[in-house]
Amino acid sequence: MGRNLKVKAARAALDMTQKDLAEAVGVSRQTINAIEKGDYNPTIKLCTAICRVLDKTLNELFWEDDENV
Amino acid sequence: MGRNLKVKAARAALDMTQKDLAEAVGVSRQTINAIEKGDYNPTIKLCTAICRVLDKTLNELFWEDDENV
DNA sequence: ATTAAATGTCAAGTATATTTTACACAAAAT
DNA sequence: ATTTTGTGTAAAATATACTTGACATTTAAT
Repeated sequence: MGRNLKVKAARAALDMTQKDLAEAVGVSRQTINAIEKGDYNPTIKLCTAICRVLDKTLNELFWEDDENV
Repeated sequence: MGRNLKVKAARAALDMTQKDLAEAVGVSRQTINAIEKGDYNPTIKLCTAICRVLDKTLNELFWEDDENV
């Protein structure tokens, strides 16, 4: 898994810090950092919460057309 | 969380059993059953794997426009 | 040059996703 | 009638998402 630049970009577009996003979705700042860093696997509930805050959809932030295969 | 009828329908459209889908994505049948039953919260990796097998996207199977708010 | 804010990372703990084994029930097949 | 296949569900164990607290580094501000 590579870094999730889409989340980072969407967050930046709203001028939110990792801490801001973390508080908005109710997780720790480290969790947001880990998601953007990309080396892990959040739950769909958290992904959906992030999407709602950042005004994006799951496909926009968490779908990759070319994952492998 | 309500039941996920979208996964159930997409699976039925391909004439796959819960067991078939479970094996295709590499989890237990109970996990698929629990997802369709809806009372829980899979990881995005598993959701993505299910989407790939069922030839759907995250938005199609796991996004709900009207969750709450 | 210093301070503060934002980010990256780590280790130990807690919460929960997922497995395994097992059993009950419904529907379809024989 | 009875066997088989698909589904719903539960309890105990394991894997892993997520937290907490802490520290280092970067970036922007003063």
